[in-house]
Amino acid sequence: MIERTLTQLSLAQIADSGQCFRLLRRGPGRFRLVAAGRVLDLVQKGSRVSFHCTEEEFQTVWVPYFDLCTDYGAFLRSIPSDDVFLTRAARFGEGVRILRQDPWEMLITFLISQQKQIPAIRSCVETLSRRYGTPIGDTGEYAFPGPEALSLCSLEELRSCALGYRAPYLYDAARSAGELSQWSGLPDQELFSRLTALSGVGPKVANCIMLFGFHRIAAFPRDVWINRVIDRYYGGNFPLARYDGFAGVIQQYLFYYARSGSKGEAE
DNA sequence: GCCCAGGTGACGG
DNA sequence: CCGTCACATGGG
Repeated sequence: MIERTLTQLSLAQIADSGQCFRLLRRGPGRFRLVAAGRVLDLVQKGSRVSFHCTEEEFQTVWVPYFDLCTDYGAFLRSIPSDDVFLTRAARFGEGVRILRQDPWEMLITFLISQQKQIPAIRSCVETLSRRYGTPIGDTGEYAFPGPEALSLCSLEELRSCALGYRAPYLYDAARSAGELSQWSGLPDQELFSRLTALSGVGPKVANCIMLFGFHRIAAFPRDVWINRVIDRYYGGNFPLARYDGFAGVIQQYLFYYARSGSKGEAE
């Protein structure tokens, strides 16, 4: 077991941040994450975080996954104090980080996400994993199924996973997007056009895949929550240029704060 | 039982 | 190019 004192990291906030759907609360301060074909149990008390894994796994898998080498304090300090709303949002969600998740999993997850609430997305992701993923040791958890596994599913089979009209999007993705990880080297603009060329991937979903799956932290997904914030607090025009190169981090602060305002998820 | 959701694609103007 | 609309299901 590895213990670290970490700043700007809140598992509770990340679990509610709408970027990761397989980080689940298992009790006060206790979490379980399924990612990278592994299960990781975590406990957080204040800034003390314990990772239930070996030192080697911590260094090679979870340090990059949680983006622990990036100083999020620098992002927080970059916010001008004249932006009262964002200052408050960032302080409120200062434990949010941009996880380095798998591009394929993000493609499928955010194809599912359209016109669904976060608990419903979670439920679909679990169904797909339990039905088509492989079990992880004796943990009772299942890895997210790869493109090979999903390409074996018929359209009707996918439909039965509560995917609704999105089922054909997944069906096509399993056949056309197997080489997704080879897109890692493309510049943002090129990556964006490749993603939006996939059926069911529009600008919002593409930006989510870029931000959460390819760690392109300049990507700024505009969803209903962000648009609401921009309309209400920024007169319809958010000063993106101020955050050149890391607007995605700012987007997460805004999203998390806006959403917690109307749900009772403050912590 | 309604209502609507981390949007997108197809259509008409 | 821009406004509308259907789309399938599960949570709130």
